[in-house]
Amino acid sequence: MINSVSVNLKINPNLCLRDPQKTNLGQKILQHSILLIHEYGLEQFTFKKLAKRIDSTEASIYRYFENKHILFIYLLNWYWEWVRFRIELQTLNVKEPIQRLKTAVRVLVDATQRSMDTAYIDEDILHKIVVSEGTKGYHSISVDEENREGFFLAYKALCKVIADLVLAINPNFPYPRSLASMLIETANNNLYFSMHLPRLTDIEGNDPDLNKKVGDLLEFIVFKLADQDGTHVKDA
Amino acid sequence: MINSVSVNLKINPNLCLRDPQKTNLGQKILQHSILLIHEYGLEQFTFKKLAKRIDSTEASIYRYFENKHILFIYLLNWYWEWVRFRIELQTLNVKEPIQRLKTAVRVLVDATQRSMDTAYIDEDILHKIVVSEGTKGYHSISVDEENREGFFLAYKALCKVIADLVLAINPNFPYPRSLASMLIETANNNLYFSMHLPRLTDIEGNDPDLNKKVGDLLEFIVFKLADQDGTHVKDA
DNA sequence: CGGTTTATAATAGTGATACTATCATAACTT
DNA sequence: AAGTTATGATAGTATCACTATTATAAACCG
Repeated sequence: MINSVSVNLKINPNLCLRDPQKTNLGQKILQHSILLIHEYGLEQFTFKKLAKRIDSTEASIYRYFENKHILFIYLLNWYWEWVRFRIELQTLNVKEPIQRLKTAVRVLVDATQRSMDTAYIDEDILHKIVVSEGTKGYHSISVDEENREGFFLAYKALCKVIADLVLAINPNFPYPRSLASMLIETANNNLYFSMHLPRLTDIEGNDPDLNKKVGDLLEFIVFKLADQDGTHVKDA
Repeated sequence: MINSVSVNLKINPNLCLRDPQKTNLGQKILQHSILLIHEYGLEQFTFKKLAKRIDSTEASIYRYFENKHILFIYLLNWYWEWVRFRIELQTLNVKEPIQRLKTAVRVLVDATQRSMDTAYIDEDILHKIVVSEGTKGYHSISVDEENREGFFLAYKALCKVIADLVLAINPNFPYPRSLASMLIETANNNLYFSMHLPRLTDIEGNDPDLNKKVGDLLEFIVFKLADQDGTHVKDA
């Protein structure tokens, strides 16, 4: 069994002025920006606070990232690439399309399975900030421009992987991409709602199996929608 | 046929320091905050710009709303109440549960049907800012506190209305609230994605029938998931 | 090894933002 | 007519988002 693989995720180089994965300061920026965004929320998180936390200066951080919005999109890309990597890793030896899709859906809600060797990224906390604030990355007045620069390629690639898994079990499914993005967003929303706005979901926030329950929900959705004849329900 | 009804929507009074619907300045704040958020985006929108636009002062606006985040939540509440009002109005004389749910789902994507007499609210633009930035209202570090103050009651009420319509066609459906919130979010996301991140949806952004197409998607989702025997597909 | 890029730190500064406070005046109330 | 309340005018503060400059330390190169 593979526990951990040392692979650096490729992030769109336009997202940073200098590659943060390659230097000590850069890694500290990534590591502590995740922790501080989790701690303060994206709005209250500032480069000044980050500089103070890592014993550096605002000016030094600005040499890596244009501003906090771009840094945040960088983190989102890291997350999307990481999810896609894990889906591909875990479906590698699975032949059965239904089982492949099930595996993918489980990866969407579970950030606990360590599969990478990046000591400076806490995937669990990163997952939490994606759940709580992820949508802010692509809901901005500058989406179109940022999209042109390829800032959301990783999201689209992840979406395509899931859409293709759906098409593998039902080539005639009319909405593969909408279903894929809906699964991703629904995973995050139900995790978030269960913790903060419980009347917007049927998942219980204090359930120790929270992630599994949201996974069950996603499985229910994807197979009820995409399955041609409903045989999936019977198999384990 | 009812074209327009004069009803003031009830918004949680904790959201404002002074009721903006009751005064001329308040109405101008509501009217032009919608236009300016649409124009600049929520991040770039400031009370200073708003004050300048309506020929008033920052201090005066602060007498109505604590800050722009609360003002934004006020607008979201207005939107949610307005959608719920329209669902209830339009399903009033519809008996058939399947038809009732279809009607509700159509309301979620269509802001063009004028049904209220509030000259100072441009529902169409309000709908656009909800689609582009709505999630920011409830994704913040202070959700829990704001939730305790009832800032999201209107969203929950809307969610309940839809969940109940789902239960009316299938009392055994296991995820009524998750489905309801998913429909609302999926409506907004697919409208947004089709315009800005087209690879995340199957809906074409330049389609003149964009809203109808997203409505079709929602109908497909809700009936495939909730319907017990699949009879819905045959009827018009 | 010495010299030269290159990265970081230290510091300062600018304009905008998000407020808060005070006072004057206009408008509505009784 | 007097008193209450809403608004306008103005000023001020702390923080934010960024830019610029110079000094120093580290890495890299012939």
